[in-house]
Amino acid sequence: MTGGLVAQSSVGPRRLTTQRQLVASALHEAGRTVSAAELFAGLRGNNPRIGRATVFRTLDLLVEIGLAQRFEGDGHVYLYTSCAPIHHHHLVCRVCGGTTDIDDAEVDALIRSVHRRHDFVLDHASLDFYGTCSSCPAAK
Amino acid sequence: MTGGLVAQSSVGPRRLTTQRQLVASALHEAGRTVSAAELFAGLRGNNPRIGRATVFRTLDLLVEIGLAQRFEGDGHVYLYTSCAPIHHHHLVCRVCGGTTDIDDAEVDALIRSVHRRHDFVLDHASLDFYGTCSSCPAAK
DNA sequence: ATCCTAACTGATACTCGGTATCGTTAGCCG
DNA sequence: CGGCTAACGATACCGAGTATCAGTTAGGAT
Ligand SMILES: [Mn+2]
Ligand SMILES: [Mn+2]
Ligand SMILES: [Zn+2]
Ligand SMILES: [Zn+2]
Repeated sequence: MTGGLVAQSSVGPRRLTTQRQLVASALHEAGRTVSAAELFAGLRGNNPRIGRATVFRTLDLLVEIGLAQRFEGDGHVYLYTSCAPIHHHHLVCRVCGGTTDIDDAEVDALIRSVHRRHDFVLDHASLDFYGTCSSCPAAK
Repeated sequence: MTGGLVAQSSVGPRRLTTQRQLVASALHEAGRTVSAAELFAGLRGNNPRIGRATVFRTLDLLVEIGLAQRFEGDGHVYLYTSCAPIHHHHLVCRVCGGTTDIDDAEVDALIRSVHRRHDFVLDHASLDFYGTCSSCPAAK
């Protein structure tokens, strides 16, 4: 699951370090959206020899290569979720942090409709939706 | 356009101060999404007697009562736009900051579809879309 | 018009998520 | 191995947003 870290990109070789494996697997095992601070705290508990900056850098890298996705959390914090590197959209629960993949077809229909009416190029990466999942009490 | 500041809420009376009028009208005249820092700088240029915190507080207030809407900017900064206090969604151009209102009908269709399939309550306030408008060069 | 009081303001200090720096470590290739 | 250099971690730093609090002012009451 972390094999995707070995990059085939043109910006230089990527190294599969133990820290990157730790961050990637911690994110994957979280099973929900988590902040960099959360991940850092959890990793420090097990292995005190990991740096804060490394967690931030690795999360950026994972997003860049498509193995994670970034969301905006409520307290103006970035949240991350482990993700397959194929393009799709999410429902993000604001209560429990859980994410659910959306069928691209219904979203793409909206994108095409909007594009037809407004001549506006949607940035697909940002088309994720926030709310409350069925197993969480309806907030508000 | 600033009359809405006089509140009828249960959290105490709201006062229509000169600072609030300044912020509200500056935001309205911007005609696009702007950050709190931008507004503050512009207001300071004309009237040095306005505080940074007041700009932030007033923007929060405007969002709270529905006269402005908050977005997430690229540099992890909040952007604001003056807005009619009726529920609707936006296209936000990441290049020029311009916003366009979307017909609610097409968005609501998606919301209903998602809710039918996933039993997920969408937070309507967050359903805004980012991209590049037709009068801006296609980024990337 | 004047008073009164609570809402509001602005200077300042602070919090904290994220980033830049830089000397050190370690992945990877030959 | 040995060497190159990506990547690491400690630390300092930045900047958006918030808390504090003494002083100010809007606006209702008299
Ligand atoms: Mn996913
Ligand atoms: Mn609008
Ligand atoms: Zn949930
Ligand atoms: Zn534009």
